[in-house]
Amino acid sequence: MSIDYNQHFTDFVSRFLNSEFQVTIASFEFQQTRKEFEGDITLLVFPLLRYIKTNPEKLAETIGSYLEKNDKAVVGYNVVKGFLNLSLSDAFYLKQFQTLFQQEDYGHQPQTQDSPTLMVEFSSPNTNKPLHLGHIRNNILGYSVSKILEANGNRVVKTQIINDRGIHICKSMLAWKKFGAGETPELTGSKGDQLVGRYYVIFDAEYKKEIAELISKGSSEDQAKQEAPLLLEAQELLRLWEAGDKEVRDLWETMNQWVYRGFEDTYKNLGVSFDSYYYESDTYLLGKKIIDQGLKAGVFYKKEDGSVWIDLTQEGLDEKLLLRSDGTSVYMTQDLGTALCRLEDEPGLKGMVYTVGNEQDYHFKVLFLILKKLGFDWAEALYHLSYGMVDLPSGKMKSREGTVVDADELMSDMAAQAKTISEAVGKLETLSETEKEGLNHTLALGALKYFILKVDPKKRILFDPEASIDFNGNTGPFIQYTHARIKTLIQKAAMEIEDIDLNLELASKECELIKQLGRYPEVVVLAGEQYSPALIANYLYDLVKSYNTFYQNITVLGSENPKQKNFRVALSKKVAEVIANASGLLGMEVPNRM
RNA sequence: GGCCCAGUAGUUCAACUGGAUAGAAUAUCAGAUUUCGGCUCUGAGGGUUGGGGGUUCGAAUCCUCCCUGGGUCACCA
Repeated sequence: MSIDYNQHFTDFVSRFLNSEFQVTIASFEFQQTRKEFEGDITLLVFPLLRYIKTNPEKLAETIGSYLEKNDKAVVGYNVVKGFLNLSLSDAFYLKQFQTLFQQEDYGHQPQTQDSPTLMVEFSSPNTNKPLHLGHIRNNILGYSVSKILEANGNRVVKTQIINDRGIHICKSMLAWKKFGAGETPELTGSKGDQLVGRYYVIFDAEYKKEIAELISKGSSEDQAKQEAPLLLEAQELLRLWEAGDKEVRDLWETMNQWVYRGFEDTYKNLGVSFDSYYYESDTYLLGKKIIDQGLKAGVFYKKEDGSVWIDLTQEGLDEKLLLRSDGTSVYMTQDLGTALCRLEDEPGLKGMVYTVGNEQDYHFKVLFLILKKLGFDWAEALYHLSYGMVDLPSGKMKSREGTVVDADELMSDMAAQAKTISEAVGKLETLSETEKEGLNHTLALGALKYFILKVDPKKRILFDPEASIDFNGNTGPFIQYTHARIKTLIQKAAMEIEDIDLNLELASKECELIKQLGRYPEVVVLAGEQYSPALIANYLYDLVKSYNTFYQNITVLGSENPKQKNFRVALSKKVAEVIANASGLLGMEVPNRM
């Protein structure tokens, strides 16, 4: 439970308006009173004027005086234009804090028998190249949203669909066969995904050479691109793969396994995990059943050449192909099939979140629309978690030209930077080498994750690896640092948490503190000392807000230097808990010391 | 060209989805403080919210027309 002033006052005000004006209004707009005004929370009166014909000040006055007289929680009020500012009693806040303090695992709704199952798809890589910065954004977003959904009492299945088939992997395979001299991850000591990725680059380089040669012999550019022997060979490999040729399938299987092992290392490093995997080699033929279904229902139609389409022009979209004239399926068909397949695998499935870049906005619009038209009720609960590209100052990332920021490389660079910084601070002499290394990794990832999560997913990020990531200000390490500080503070206070008696009589100063709960209705962080840890409250609060769709029920409170020692420890303890909690939802670890 | 997304202090981002004088961090500047964890604290300057018009008690937010950047319009995935 958060500080639920909303519920309390909604009941009160709604009952009053009902008896006074005979109107039924179920929800009101409350917000924290701005600092420059007297009061704790503010009721917006303007929206009520639609139901009650009067002037706003008069109505505010009426409600205010009623509340002051009849609600013990309200000790005073004032009216500014259509804003009714209410001052709340110390007792109200104290009671709220006591509930809050006693609650373990604050901000989490427990899972129950009836918890809906949701699937969150993220990462979804190709198997011909290692993960890059774009995947990092994808993974961090997807994982965090999974955690948040879980915290809201859902059962969440984290999944991905791996694009393990197609011309791209055939190119890597071909290059490995032709130019590889039998290299394996074991022999070279490199990660499998990196190794396979290198061959993809080699293919491209050799392919370009062939194109240049053909052009010099008089071919047109288009012609050269289509007729280069390497490409023809790769296409032949794909045909053999589809025909189930044993040798090709074996090589494909082997190289994909290399890649998967490499990916797992990267995921582990990033701190993400999955509950299930879907492979395109299994699903690319799915979706044909749905075609029949759609044809029968009259949602799809067949053209003379045998291709199947859906007409979405009524909805302002285009006509969309679903089945080629040769009867093979396209991307959309696969996605339809995969969606149904997942429904079979998770019978209680109530919805899905697809974490996919915004270049596919249109695709998902169409996909969801088709599923709705086919009459699936769960299609209402599909969500495309769309995110913008991650750009470099030098321009776009292009994997074939090697202008990508490799995920593994980035993480180790960041850890190296964390090392430089923490060594400069020089507070870690007592830690062992492995502890230090772990800490640097935690800091590096905290910086990276927070840096990416703090910007609106829709917006594109300009990532400057030169300037890299700041460890000061509104950053992950700053939050981690605050957590560590509070932890040592509690230690120094040398008081057993169990001894804290919250029924103590609080001085007015302490009550004043708890009042700040009203400022941050959904997140409570408290911290003592003369620094300004209330900032952290704001940071987390704002961040969590931006993921509002998925998030409820975390609360932060800021404070300054309370006098009563055990109260301070209680506050501090709760702060640390909440920071750890909220950070966890962002997939960010918080160390106990640093 | 049609459709979609973005444009907010020098910079990186907010703004509770239509609410009060658009806020934080960082950078800059001024003062104070200085073994107790980023040195800390206090303060200042910094904005025509890309531009114009509209809607209403009230607009960064909604509608409209422009401008800029990006994406997307494949029998690719």
